[in-house]
Amino acid sequence: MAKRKWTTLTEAELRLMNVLWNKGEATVGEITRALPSKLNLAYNTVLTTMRILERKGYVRHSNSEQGRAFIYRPRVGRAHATRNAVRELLRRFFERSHESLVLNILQDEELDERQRQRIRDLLDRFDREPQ
Amino acid sequence: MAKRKWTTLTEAELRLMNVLWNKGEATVGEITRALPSKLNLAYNTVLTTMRILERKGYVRHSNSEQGRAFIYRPRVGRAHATRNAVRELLRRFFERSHESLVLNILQDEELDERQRQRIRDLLDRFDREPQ
DNA sequence: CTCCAACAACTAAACGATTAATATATGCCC
DNA sequence: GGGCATATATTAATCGTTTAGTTGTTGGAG
Repeated sequence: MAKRKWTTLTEAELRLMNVLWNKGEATVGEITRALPSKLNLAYNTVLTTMRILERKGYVRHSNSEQGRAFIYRPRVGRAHATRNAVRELLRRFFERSHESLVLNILQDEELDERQRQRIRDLLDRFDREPQ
Repeated sequence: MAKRKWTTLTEAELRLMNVLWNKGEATVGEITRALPSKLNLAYNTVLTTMRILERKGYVRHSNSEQGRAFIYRPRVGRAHATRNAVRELLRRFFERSHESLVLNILQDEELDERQRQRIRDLLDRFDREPQ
């Protein structure tokens, strides 16, 4: 009942998705080896998380010919996942107001004058090339 | 080891913090009654979550005089919590680039021309009144 | 002073995320 | 085809979140 359809990616899940988005497709072994070695995750750890991602609809696997291992592919693009995350943030903290979020970003004291200028340029460019 | 200092607010925690931010201070009972009645959370549920929030450093309680119940107060402001959430999103999905996030917001197809204009106005206003 | 209602402390169950050990299957080299 | 390396399946331990029951404490009404 009232189960979220999207289910935002967790930290560990996002790590695996990044590998998959970069590679386009990969086996569990390939993903495991592609992860930062400082994490040192076991093959089975990655496998379990891949199954969770599959249950959540983020990836699918094909019982590949010419090899024993399953091949996993993203079912949701990075842009789509990103947009979901932004929408989630908007819902939680900004009452869905994009403007409030932009204002917050501009007010962040870690944002210096040069970065603000770049954002302004970005807006101008977007004006000139409407989507 | 390597314990997060900030620890982003969860959904249930944020609900309680919103009440506290609005009221300035409150007892557990007051918070419980202030929550949307459709949630119908038990007093003990709220109490437990308040203790977690205290452990995380988001609230503190004072052993109040003139009353039996503890009085809880925010130790972290809404703006601060919001900024942490935005930074977390930036780290996860935008490699800490504010510009990328702004671009993403502008490209969101749910954002119409009027809303874009409002964001532009916001930027202009921010230019005229530098922080 | 007694007792009830409100409160706090403790405990824990249900659940998901994260991690991994163990067990089983299978392709391939020789 | 026997056995090693690699894969997948099963299982579960650990932890945090969310929810709430039970028990003990206390302040105030009468």
